[in-house]
Amino acid sequence: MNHNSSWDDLRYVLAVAEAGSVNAAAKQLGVNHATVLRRIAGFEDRHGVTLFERTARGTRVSPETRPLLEAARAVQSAVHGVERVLSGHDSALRGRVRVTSTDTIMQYVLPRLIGRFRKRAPEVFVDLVCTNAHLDLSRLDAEVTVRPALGLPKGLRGAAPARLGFAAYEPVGALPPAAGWIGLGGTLSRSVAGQWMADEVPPDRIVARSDSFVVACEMAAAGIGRVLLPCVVGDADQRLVRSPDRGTDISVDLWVASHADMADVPRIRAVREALIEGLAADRDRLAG
Amino acid sequence: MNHNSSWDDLRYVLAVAEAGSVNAAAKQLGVNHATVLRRIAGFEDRHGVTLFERTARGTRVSPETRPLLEAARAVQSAVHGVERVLSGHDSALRGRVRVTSTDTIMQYVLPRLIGRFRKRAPEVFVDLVCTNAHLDLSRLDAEVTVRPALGLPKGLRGAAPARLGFAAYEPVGALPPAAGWIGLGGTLSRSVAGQWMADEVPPDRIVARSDSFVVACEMAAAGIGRVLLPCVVGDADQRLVRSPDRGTDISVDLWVASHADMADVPRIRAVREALIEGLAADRDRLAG
DNA sequence: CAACTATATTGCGAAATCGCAGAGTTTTCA
DNA sequence: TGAAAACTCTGCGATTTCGCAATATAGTTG
Repeated sequence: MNHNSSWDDLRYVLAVAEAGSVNAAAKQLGVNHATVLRRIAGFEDRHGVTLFERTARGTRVSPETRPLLEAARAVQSAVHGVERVLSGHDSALRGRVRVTSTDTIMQYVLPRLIGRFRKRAPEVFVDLVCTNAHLDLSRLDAEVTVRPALGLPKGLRGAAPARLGFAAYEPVGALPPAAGWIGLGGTLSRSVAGQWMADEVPPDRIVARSDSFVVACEMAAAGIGRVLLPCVVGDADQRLVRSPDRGTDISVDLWVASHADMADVPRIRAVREALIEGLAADRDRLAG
Repeated sequence: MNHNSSWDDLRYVLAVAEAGSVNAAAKQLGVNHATVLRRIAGFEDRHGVTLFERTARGTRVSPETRPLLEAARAVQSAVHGVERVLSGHDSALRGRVRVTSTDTIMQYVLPRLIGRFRKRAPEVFVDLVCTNAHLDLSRLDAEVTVRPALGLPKGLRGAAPARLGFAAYEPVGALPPAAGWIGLGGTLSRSVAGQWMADEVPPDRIVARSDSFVVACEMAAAGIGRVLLPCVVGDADQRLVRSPDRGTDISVDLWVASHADMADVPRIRAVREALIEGLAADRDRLAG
């Protein structure tokens, strides 16, 4: 099973590959060369592979071993990271992490989560990048993205710890019976909420439009009309109530993701996990 | 020293941290709980740290241990990469790597190096992105960058395996004694070569201008005038010879770098190292 | 308060590992 | 061509480590 996985064997494999011979590797590792030989043989036996071509003038890596060596070097580099942490020169949770999200989430959800995270990792500088522009997750100009989406594109790693729920809202008090709707423009028109608007609300009922839920909320509060909002936005505004006759059950998965290549950089992983954990805790409020 | 560094100890540390107790970790690891206890104690002794707060209701990680755990998780993830390679499901040298460079280097230097690399790692798709726009290395829209620069900004990892040399060139045969120079425009005017032009060539001697060495080379070959070119460009063009009276010794370090966060992703590392190795082999040709 | 669960610690026999020395083989150099 | 220098491999004794079991302590829960 997994129990025979000995991380230490990788050290020996790497040493032999870099030193070019078992003897040199043994000297470099400070152990007897017989030990190196046995551990290499054990590793090869356990995994059923042949790593090296043993010649009398040294040990050469066979070509198909190269990917394994590269993966092992990644382990070595990560171990160096651990050693830096142990030596105190580096903290592994220090540096800048850019988080990108929509204006709505960034204004109503993230600040509290980031604040909570920074108490645990005060040396991580979180840089919020607000971009409503692209709805797809794949183009990243940040290390972590928080976005509503239908799925997780490959090449990214993350989770959808909550769903973002929507509801129709209108100003408190009497709204004229013939009051119209505030439409969703820009990239919001291609979102799930925009799709619902296109399906349910005739175009001639739309009396205004905004490409931002935050602005649309203000417009509704000013009495312009009804509006479809994320529940976190609408519920937080005392001037709005849910439209009684409009029971909607729209919701979208809210994804937290980062590049697969950088997903396990400690500080990036820490931010991502903290956001996932925080969103899961806010699950009910987000779903509405 | 480094000899007692046992990568396996990290497995035990991680298991205890995740399982929440020594017993659970021992069960998960398939070993006796005394072994876990001894290895944790040994790790703490060797490194002079206290990882866990031992309470009677479990083992809690002390707050200052969190960075170490995150670094250890990065090791775990890298080991998973090794296991994927061993299982044959993944090759660790597969995927896309974007390489960005200037038009000159991309045309005269990189193709051969990339071709040689792809024979060793045929599953790595190298995507060349030609951008003369930014001379500084720090803004990356690619995984690997190859650029002349004065130094390596922090946050990047790489090396300068060669220097890019420049020389003055003129068309073969008679050039009118009063022939002018082809100037360097655009971003090239702020490069080292552009600086030399500004210092050595009076503005009134400049009869034409280009923001690309490749185009400037063609202009010189067409008889328009002298031009300062990278030696790899000028020497490759049979229609040009070095200007005899213009002995220049301009050169700039040629850096190959990638984001520190992604520097040890196997396929990215492989591309970077291959380029560094290839440029070092071409050192003389590049220096001129 | 008692039962349960958790950790810390230690002694001892078994098992795995290591270091040492020596054998066998190929390359290199004089 | 022959000796020296590498290297890979393999027994054997010594050392280390591990598993097991037992003991003591403390917090949690019914």
